Amino acid sequence: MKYRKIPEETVRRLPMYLRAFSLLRTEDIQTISSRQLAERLGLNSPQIRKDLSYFGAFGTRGVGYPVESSARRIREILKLNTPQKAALVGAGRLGTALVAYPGFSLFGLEIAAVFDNNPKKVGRKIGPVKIEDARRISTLRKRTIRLAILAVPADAAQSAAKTLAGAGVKGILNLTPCHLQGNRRVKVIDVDLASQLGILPYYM
Amino acid sequence: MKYRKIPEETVRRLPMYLRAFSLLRTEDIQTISSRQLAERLGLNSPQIRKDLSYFGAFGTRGVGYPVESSARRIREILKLNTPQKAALVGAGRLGTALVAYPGFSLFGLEIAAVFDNNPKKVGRKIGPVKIEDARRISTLRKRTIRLAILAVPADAAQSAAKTLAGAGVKGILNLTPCHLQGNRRVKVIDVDLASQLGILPYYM
DNA sequence: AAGTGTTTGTGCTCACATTCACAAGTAAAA
DNA sequence: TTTTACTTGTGAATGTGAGCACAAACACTT
Repeated sequence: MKYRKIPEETVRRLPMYLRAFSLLRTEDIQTISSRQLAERLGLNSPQIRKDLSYFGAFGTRGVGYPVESSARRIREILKLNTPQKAALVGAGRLGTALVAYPGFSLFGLEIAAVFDNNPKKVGRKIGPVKIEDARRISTLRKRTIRLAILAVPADAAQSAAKTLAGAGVKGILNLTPCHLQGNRRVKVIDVDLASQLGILPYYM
Repeated sequence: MKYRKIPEETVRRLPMYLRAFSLLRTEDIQTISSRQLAERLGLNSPQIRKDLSYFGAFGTRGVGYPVESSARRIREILKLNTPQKAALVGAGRLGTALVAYPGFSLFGLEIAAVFDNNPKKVGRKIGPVKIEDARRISTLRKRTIRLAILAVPADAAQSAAKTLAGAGVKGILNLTPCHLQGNRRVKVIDVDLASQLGILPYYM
């Protein structure tokens, strides 16, 4: 396929594919067809083929996709082949839960720093990670941490985001229900759990 | 506007609009233009106008959208005008955090039941809610609880989803990284936090 | 009454995403 | 070697959503 801009939706699905391939490897399956994969993931098989083809040929015709090397290639595409460290800002209930969340490790993601501006929390440990004062966010640049999870109260979101951007953070997973203004250099992904739940009654 | 099917993306944005209008009311602002609203939310103003127009005329030309009545109408559209009860399945760290999450109340959403299959957890309380045995999920029908948040380990997700569907649940917020098969009558919204974080390095 | 400022509601166009349909390629059997 | 049965990769078609531009409508001034 000649070069085309990669659709954002395709990128959003890549972690799904990576997880599936990783899981298949633990099941000792060497090869899988787009049809079988589609069934597992609840997608259409042409979509999977098209998504993967944006990054060049993954599979072999007549056979399917090689599980191990496909996983490796997606990891490279997503820059997850080397472990990525992330900072958590906001050591509330949700944030605390995320530090212990086991799902990140599959992607080589690790929460390596936690910040909060409550002096009572600073110094405590969540699992192996010590809570630091929020003023120390600026040290992220030196520590080569370029990702952050924002889990602070709504009224602190905008200023925390600005601080993160100033500290060289390149990507923020925003769990607050606020639109973070500014920072064109920072990729923000918004996840608003309350809104998501709020959509459901519409479909009843 | 003559009748057209309402885009799914529009429905997904409605909770955002509802939150914005609710917030504006606390700021004693009676009226807001699509342009101002767009700026707050980080959207384009025609998009807001089009979204709202799918449900009939909301605003007045030359003036803008009336904050209070718009909030009320969106609440009706989303069926959030009467309080909605939701069940949480899985009283792990993430689930526990959600019970106390203050963001739901703005939408009239309340976690009114918590289930877990760990006998050590059953009977304990999370805030005001007592953890029940997962076998009691079937009582949800009688209790008129039609929404659920699924926050169980991946290997328990599929069977829990089936149980929920059997208990008359109509909507599931799926926090597990699994595709839930079957149940065409149940609307499922998937939120995979690890995947979302995993996308970010791609954009660095 | 007429004019000026705004702002909504919407047809239209364009961009993006999904799905189809099939040629090209592979493997294994005949 | 030929045939058969699969499966990928992809141009083209279809479907869906976003954004523009402007008429219609309102408020306020002159």
